[in-house]
Amino acid sequence: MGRAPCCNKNGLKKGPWTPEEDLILTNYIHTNGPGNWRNLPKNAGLQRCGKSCRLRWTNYLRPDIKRGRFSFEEEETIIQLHSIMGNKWSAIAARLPGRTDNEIKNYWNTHIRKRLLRMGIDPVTHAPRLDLLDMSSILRSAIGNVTPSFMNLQGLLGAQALMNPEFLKLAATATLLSLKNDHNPSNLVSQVQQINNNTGNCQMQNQVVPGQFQTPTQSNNINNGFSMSPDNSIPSYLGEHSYLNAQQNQVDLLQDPEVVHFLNNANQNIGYESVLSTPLSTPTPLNSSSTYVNSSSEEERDTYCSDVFKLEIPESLDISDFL
DNA sequence: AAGTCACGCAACCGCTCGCGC
DNA sequence: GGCGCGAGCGGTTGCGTGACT
Repeated sequence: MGRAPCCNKNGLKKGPWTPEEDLILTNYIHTNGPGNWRNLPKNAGLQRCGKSCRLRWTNYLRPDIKRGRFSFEEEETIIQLHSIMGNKWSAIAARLPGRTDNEIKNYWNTHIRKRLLRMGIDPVTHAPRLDLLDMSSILRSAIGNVTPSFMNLQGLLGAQALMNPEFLKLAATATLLSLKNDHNPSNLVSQVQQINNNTGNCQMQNQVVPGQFQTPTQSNNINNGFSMSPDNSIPSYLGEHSYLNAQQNQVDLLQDPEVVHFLNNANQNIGYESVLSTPLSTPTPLNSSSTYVNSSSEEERDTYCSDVFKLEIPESLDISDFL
């Protein structure tokens, strides 16, 4: 037996709500309170489905809804929470007072997602989209900062690795490690080796990260702008150079039991540490949020985000040097 | 000025979850 | 434990509007 429809569709109005309908619904809920959505339209005298009434109320008519442009703080919170929770819009909305899941979902799809893509970041995994990066530039960036010991890349990884798509990921990881390690080549080589060993066939992405989530004070994570996920594969483009004062957000997030639950139960390869690794000792972002937030054009956000995630990749490396 | 296109957002649809019986 | 129902959630659609030609 099929599931009964939520309402009898016959004769019920669909489409945009009129001001009159809004008024009827608002007045009814003010008098009787929300709930019992199935019977609400009949009791209120609306030719609408109860589901439609609930959506209209929760997404538009609720008095505590904050309308208007998302602030940078809100936007960063969305990105951070999305990196932890994924498309759990209602859970994200619960941490953004006055914003609805629908609004956040729309904003993500129409603004944030596109911006991340323009920045070369996969909006699903929050990792760099390596298919968009120039291979030679990646290698150049990784190697250009280190001593010749790292030049023996072929010996380190095997020539075939350079033809392996997974190696692209590894190369980018090396790039980011080089930044992270403050150009310390020995650290870089050992970490790349360790990654290679740990991941076996270089399956750096999509691996389950074992272990329990640690708070920043436990993890002693120190980074140089790009923070890394536990498998060192994912940078935080919202790290130290965050265009917001992210510290407060992160502290709040860490105190949120549901967020910690997500982190502790994370079985997806998302850079959850990236959310947490902004050094708490650096409360002042490079750009003052107090001045930047007020200039809230989309282009300015793009520009700043691009700077945050700039890899400074030279153009001129010839990959044949390594083959 | 008219037509076309792209974008943003409100609303819908279908599925899942949780609760009561 | 199984079933029915209400409510909630996430994905998708379609319309309105502004930008562009």
